[in-house]
Amino acid sequence: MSETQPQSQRPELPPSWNPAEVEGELYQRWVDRDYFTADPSSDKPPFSIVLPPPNVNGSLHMGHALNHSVMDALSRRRRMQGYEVLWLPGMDHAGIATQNAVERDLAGQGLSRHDLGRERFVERVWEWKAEVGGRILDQMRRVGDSVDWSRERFTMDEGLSLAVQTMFKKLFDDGLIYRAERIINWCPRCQTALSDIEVDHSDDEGELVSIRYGEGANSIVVATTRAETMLGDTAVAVHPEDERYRHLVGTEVELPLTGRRIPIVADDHVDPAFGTGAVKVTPAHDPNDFEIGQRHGLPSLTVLDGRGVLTVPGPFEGLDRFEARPAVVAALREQGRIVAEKRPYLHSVGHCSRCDTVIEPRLSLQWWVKVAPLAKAAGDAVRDGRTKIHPPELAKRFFAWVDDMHDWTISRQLWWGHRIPVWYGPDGEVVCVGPDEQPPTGDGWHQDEDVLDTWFSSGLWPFSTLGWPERTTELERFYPTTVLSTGYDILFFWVARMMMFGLYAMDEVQPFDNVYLHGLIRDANGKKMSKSRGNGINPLDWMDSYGTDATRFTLLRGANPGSDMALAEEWAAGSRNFVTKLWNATKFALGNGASIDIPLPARENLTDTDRWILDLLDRTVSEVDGHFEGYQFAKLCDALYHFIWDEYCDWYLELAKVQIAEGGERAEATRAVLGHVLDVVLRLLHPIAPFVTETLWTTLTGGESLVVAEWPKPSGAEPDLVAAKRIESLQKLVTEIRRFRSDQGLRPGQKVAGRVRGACCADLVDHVASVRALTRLEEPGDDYQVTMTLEVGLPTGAVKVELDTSGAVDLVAERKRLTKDLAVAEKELAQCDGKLDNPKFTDKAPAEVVAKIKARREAAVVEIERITARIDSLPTA
RNA sequence: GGGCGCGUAGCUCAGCGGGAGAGCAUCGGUCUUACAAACCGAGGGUCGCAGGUUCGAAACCUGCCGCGCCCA
Repeated sequence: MSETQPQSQRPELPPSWNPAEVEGELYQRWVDRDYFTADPSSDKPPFSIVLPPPNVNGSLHMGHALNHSVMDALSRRRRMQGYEVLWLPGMDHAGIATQNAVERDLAGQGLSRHDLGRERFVERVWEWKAEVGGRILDQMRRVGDSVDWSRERFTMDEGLSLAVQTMFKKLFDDGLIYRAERIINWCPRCQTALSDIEVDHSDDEGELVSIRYGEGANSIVVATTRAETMLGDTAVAVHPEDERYRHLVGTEVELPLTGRRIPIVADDHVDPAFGTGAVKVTPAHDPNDFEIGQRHGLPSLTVLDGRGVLTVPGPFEGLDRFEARPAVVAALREQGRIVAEKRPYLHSVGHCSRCDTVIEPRLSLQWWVKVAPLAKAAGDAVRDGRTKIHPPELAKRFFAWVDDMHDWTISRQLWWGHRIPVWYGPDGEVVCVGPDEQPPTGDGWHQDEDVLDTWFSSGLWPFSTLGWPERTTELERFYPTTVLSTGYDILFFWVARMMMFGLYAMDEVQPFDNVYLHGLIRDANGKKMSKSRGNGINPLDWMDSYGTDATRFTLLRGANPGSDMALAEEWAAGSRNFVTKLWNATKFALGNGASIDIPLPARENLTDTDRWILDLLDRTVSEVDGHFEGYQFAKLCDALYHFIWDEYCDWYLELAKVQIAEGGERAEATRAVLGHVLDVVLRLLHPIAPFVTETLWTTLTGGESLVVAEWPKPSGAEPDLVAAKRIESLQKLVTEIRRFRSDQGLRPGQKVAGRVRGACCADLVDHVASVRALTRLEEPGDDYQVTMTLEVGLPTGAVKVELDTSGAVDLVAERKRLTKDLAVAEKELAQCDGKLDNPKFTDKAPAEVVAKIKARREAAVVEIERITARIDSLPTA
């Protein structure tokens, strides 16, 4: 397997960690060695991960950086565990966004796509893609993504396009694709239909105008936020139970400004409490009105064109909808028909998710996917556990969406995308052409002008990228994929569509076994990062300033499943500090001869300290594994951070100095432990922070690469609880002495003569040297004079520490310190007594809880006695 | 309007029936030979409010207040 260089030939560690200088080189080395290339013929268990394909024109934002950190961490761990990992990279063609970008480009030269014509325009988009598209792929390299570049795909590739056509034909033949004239979301700027989820709703300030239709007793007042559409009204609707209007139902009123007479109809869906309880009905320009129109056989009158310009002959013809609105209101006001006006009036308005233009509901003929059966299958796959959603709470959201999903408009009035494979004949024939069929030719035959929604093709991604519709070995081996990771806001975009299509195309086999949903990235104030707010942080800036490892660690450390995370620069700086800490610790260990070449001595030949850190390491390995399995990235990072910084660096390294100073076998054993712990911990951290761990680990071990190193397992040793207790005592004793020193104003580095008494009674004989070293106690000389004695209660017993503080002791500080300790102990005693004096507690609480409280009480009593005695013995100032 | 989620230290969040925690920030002290991007020490919370269940509630139930998200 991997070759290991002898210690003498291993590279020296550079004096400091400069991520920017080495990350690119390290990454390229991994790629060159084909570590990330999947081998479908291997006999390893498969692990495959779906990259939600980013837009060809997109660039990396924090959400991507988080998601890619997640996917990479998962992939790297599995690779180390011996799985055959396939993480396949690629992009989608982003129909609307890309066409917009190229059209903007053309506009700069005074051209429109129509000047070029369809064919030339599409060529131009391909050129654009080659020149400026795909920036995000380079950025993925910066993140360190361990993707298989040899399998990169693009939704407009030949193979994936074939998959699209195959899927369309299959759905069409099964009656799941149909063509219908309905109200759709139309973007007057992008000039295309949009599906419901491509529309964002916001509460905007508008106006609510009440208009009187008709005259005298027969008149009726309607309230509207869209006065300009009244020109297309074909009815007024009221609720059937509404007493106010019952007499008018069935009559007609004259529609102002037009002279047309329109009926008053009764419809259940009218809300009698809204406005006047009467609504104007414009079937061609409002989805609800369209439905009312359908129910009552009303005509649909289109009065706005695709640009949102009024087309009704007369004074308003040619006015844009937003100019027409005040103009129509003014004309109505002149006739005395405006009964009330409310401005500003806050109401929900749909905007194009691509360009933010206000959506125009528009009656038009489009292709649709009948989603009910597909959506039901998607819901069932989650319901019966074939696909698990992490965290499970979010499954509710998925069901809510999938169980009440409207049909999906899939045609887009664009040129960039997969053209709808339907041909229309001279006599009204409609022929859907499959991938192996020839389209009909001859006079009068022509192909549908529209293309498919980009999500139609990205919905196929989990299997089209593996070669579907062919049954390739890749497909056999890597489908269903193991996990899809994405933000919960994208649940309905990728997840729902991939689920529907995957189950349908792959004989009811789900596209992924797991869906991990992370939270949204917010700024330090909890506001969502967005371009319009200008509060976005560019992950590449962080990678430049703090390194990729620190950036990844920051993101993953904040990733609690399903909940959002707030980010600020300090977070990244903190992670950078952590990486630096690890660097320095390794440097120290190596400088002291830490090595993996020294065999780890048998446990009985190790010290308490060694066994303690090895046991903690075992626990950390188990914790990290558990958290990986549960997608608990924040906890995983915390476990590693805590172990490395608080246990290994703050305690073990300091204690190791003492052991190394002993020399001989003790020093040699310590070097083995130092090296072993580092080796394991670097492996554990590698999926999170691949670059720095690779650098440190190859230096430490001379191994080929951590990418292909083995994932650690717990040693299986029984934890030494006695050693753990002694170390706990040691730590407490050290802290107490330091606290005293600090309270007495002694400098941390200042040596103080002193002795530890009673170590044997506290079972700490072997640890006195360490305590002395960590608290800077020096051997008493001839002039030794005990000026202060500390009594410290420890888990293993009590010890006395004598100190020569060479001078007056600050008695006020010492009294304060003891008084504080006394208060803590007294509070503890009171708490315990409170419980134990309650017979209900002693009767009903479990015996072990009662025993525990009793033990705590005893400890508190002893503590109080000791402290009280100390206070009493202090000379009064 | 319907649904979901969240209110715990100054900030960001863990904890989700038996001793209030972490990171960052704050305060005091230190260049103690891996690390001042560090070390040592310290302070800081009626766990949103009000009831209830329980021997025991930050946690479970109900109501209220505040915030956020999704859908209409």
